[in-house]
Amino acid sequence: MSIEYVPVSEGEQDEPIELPTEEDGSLLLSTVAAQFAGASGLKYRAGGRLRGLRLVDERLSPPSDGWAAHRYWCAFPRASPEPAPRPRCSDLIVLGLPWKTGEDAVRDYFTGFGELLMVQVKRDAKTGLSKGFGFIKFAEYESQLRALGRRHMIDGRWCDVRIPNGKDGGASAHRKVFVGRCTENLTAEDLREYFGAFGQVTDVFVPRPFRAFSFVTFLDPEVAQSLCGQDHIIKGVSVNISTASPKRERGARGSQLLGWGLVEGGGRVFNWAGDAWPQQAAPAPPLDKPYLKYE
DNA sequence: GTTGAGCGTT
Repeated sequence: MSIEYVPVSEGEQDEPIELPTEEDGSLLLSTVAAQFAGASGLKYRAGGRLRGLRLVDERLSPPSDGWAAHRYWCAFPRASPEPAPRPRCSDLIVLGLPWKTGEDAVRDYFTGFGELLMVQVKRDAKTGLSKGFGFIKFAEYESQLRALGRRHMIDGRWCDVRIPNGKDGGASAHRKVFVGRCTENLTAEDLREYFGAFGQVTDVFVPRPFRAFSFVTFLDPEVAQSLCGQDHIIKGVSVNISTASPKRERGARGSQLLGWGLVEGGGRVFNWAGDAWPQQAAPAPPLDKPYLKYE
C-alpha cells in the first residue's frame, strides 16, 4: 500500500488540508494533531450520518470503503467541565492531645481518615514533654473535610481539629456565626446537630462556665452568611444568629463600619490586613498546665 | 447574663 493524501479539516465547513497516510494505509493521529492541535480523532459523514474513525495505538484506520470516498474533520475533547481545582489541604492543628500521646498514636488515629503527609506533636524544647497539641496534613482534601467534621477521641481524650489561626486568609471570619440568647440546656452537640442541617460544621464553641451565647463555624462561608440576622428555634429556645466579631474587639463594635481595619485593644492599637483576624497581640500568659483539669 | 482557650524554635 502506498502513501495517499486524506482531506482533513478542523470543522465540517472548513477548508481541508491534505494529510499523508503511512505505509500501512493508516493516518497517524500525530499527523492530524500537527495541523489541528488538540484533535483527538476524525469523523466523517456516511449516508447522512456521522461516523467516527477507528483509532488504535495513535493510528487512524480508513473507512471500509477507503480514504478517498470521504472527507474528514476533527474531533476534539469535550471542554473539560471540571477543571475546578480542588481546594488544597492545609496544615491542621490538633488541640487537646493527651500528654502521653506521641506522633505514632496521632498518625495511627488520623490515617483512618486518609493518607497523611505530616504529623507533629509539639514538645517543650527542654523537657521534651508534649504541649498537648500538634499538626497534621492530609494528602486529600476529602480527608481533611472528614477530619474537620467531627471531634476525635485519641488515647482516651476528646481532641479538636481546626484550621490554624492565621492560615486561612481570614476566611474563618466569614465562616463563623455568633449565636445569641442561648440557654444553659443547649449543648455543643445540640448546636452541631441543628446547624449541621445547613452545612458542614467545623467547630462549635460553648463557653464554660455558661454564658448566653455560642459560636458555630461552618466550612462554607456562604452558609454562615446566609444565616446571619435570623432567629432560629432550637430545642424550644429562640436564638439569634449574627456575624462573629473578632475576639480582640471588645465593646466598641461600631468600628465594624471601618471594615475591621484598625482596632483598639488593651491599650494598644492593632492593624492587620483585609478581614483577617488579629493575631494575638498581647497573649494571655499561657497556663503551665492547660489540660491539667482534664487529667 | 448576646462575642471565643489552648496555635507551629522552621
